[in-house]
Amino acid sequence: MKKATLKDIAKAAEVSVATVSYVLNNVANQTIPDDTKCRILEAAKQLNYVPNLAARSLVMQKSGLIGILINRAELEELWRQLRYSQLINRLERLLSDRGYHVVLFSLDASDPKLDIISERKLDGVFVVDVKEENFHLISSHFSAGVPLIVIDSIIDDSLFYKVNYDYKDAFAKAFTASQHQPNFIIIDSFNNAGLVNHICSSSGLDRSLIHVMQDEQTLKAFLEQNKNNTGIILNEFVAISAYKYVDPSRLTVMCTTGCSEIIPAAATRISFDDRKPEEAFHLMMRLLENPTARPESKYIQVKAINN
Amino acid sequence: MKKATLKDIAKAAEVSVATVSYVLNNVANQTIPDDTKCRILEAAKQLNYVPNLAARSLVMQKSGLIGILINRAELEELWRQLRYSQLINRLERLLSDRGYHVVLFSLDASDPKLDIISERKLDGVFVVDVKEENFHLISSHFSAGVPLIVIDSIIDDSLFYKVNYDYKDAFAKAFTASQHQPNFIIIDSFNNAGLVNHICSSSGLDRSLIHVMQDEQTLKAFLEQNKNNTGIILNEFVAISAYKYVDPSRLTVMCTTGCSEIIPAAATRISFDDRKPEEAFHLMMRLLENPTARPESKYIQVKAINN
DNA sequence: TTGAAAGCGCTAACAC
DNA sequence: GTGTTAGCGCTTTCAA
Repeated sequence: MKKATLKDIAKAAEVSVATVSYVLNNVANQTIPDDTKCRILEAAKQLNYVPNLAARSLVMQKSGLIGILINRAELEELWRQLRYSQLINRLERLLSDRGYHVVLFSLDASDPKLDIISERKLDGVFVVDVKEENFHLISSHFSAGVPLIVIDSIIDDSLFYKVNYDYKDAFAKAFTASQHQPNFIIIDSFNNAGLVNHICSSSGLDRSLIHVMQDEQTLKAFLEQNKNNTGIILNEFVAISAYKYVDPSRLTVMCTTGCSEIIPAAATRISFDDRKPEEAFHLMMRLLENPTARPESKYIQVKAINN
Repeated sequence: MKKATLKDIAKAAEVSVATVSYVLNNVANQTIPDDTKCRILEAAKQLNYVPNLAARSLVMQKSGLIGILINRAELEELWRQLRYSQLINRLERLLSDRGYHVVLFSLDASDPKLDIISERKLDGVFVVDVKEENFHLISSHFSAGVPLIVIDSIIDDSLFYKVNYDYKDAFAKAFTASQHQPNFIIIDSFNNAGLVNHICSSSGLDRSLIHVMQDEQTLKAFLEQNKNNTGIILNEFVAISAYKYVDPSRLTVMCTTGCSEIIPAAATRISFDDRKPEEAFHLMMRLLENPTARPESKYIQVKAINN
């Protein structure tokens, strides 16, 4: 049995396709008597009607599809995998509640298949933690007017809206939570170098007191240099690595991956509820519903909520 | 500037839309002289042509879209999050290399928005670890003929193709790798009860010697009951929890989440390379390319590769 | 209050 | 070899 179309319903309800379309879409300023309305709804149910979104997209010139562009890497750190999957999960939920469908695609710098943005007429795209040098790849595949929102990246390109933590605020909270004044910091190695710099400067500490996580060897060396100090460490998994070389009591962990349970009880911790997905989503909805009124700033700073 | 269409190219190259379509799609059995071919390709490049896949879908009656249906849960165990994200990553890569686009959507049993399958005319759908009672939700939204492949689930419904580990084989390997003959097993709590049963029976052990991970309390109790025994534990994260109550040397860990580095050095481990995504993908391609020749069995057992 | 019809961009059968 | 044309299923203007 073939899929029912508007035409089938029209025939069954003995009206025209136009009327069916009006009823099924609840078109305003079309007054349809309850009688016909019912007949149509009835027929639609009977025939198990499901709209064909490709056809709709074609005429509406918008797809109802939102893209999530993720980095593609063969081997990713655990924290990165977790962050991404949490982000994707939350965005997917928010978007689908609003009737959008989510297309997932990945950025492979060596073979960027970004045509999807224009081929599928994506209504908007979320991008996560992108290297500076890859931004032009994206922007070149971008049809003017499509909202592009970057999460976890700093980039000086006005095409992109940027959603990041308010790191100043987060550090202030972490410093307050710490027993002793922290005198070093260990942070995640984001792909986006601008973000790493931004985090560093937000901390207020000298760059020499900041370690960007690369591998266990260099982490170990850094910790040994700072044997007698206390510090702040961003992200649970980096903390786990650090605990091999340092006493938990000497570190305050900023839990940003939502799994503070994996770190030892002895460690001071401050858990953050990541509102970036929600903020990014709201921004997207604003841009989608009101394409003309662009927000003042291209940057959004999300306060990490201590919980 | 508006998006170029076939018509624009036709005008520019002074041919008809049909010819343009033939050239751009490399249609076989249409012999186009290199001359015109070049003119068309040239014009296409010039105008920055990108095909409109909605239009194509409409006429081809297939979307080029593959769905990945994931479970939606507010709070998910780490191992589950990681598994899903690894699976999604690998599927996405394989699919996009074949020119398919990936639509991500989630199953919320209380509000299943599965119309997407027929609305978007998905060419195929992957589903992961689904509760038995939710299968009918899915199958009812499924237009006959669309390949449905379930990973990590056992379900007695011939609509679905099933891809799972060959647990018998995996256990055999783990038993061999263990120092002492293991006399208990601790396994993940999959959503799909059928799978849990299948794993249990594949182990060859009595059900009383098998613990299905729920929470740390019951895990602890189980471990205390088996104080003097050695056992096998599925999945790194469950192992981490177990190590709070048991000596690492007494457990053999089957590393199925690809992060054996997080478990203590003292533990015996056997790492598995999960080929389920690849196998599921190949099955999907087979079904897509040859919709008539259905494989003999609805079940595929993937051997875990010890690495 | 309803319907006819144009057209979104593309493919493919068929005519020339 | 190349063009004409009929749709794919839907929205929406405009006329009745």
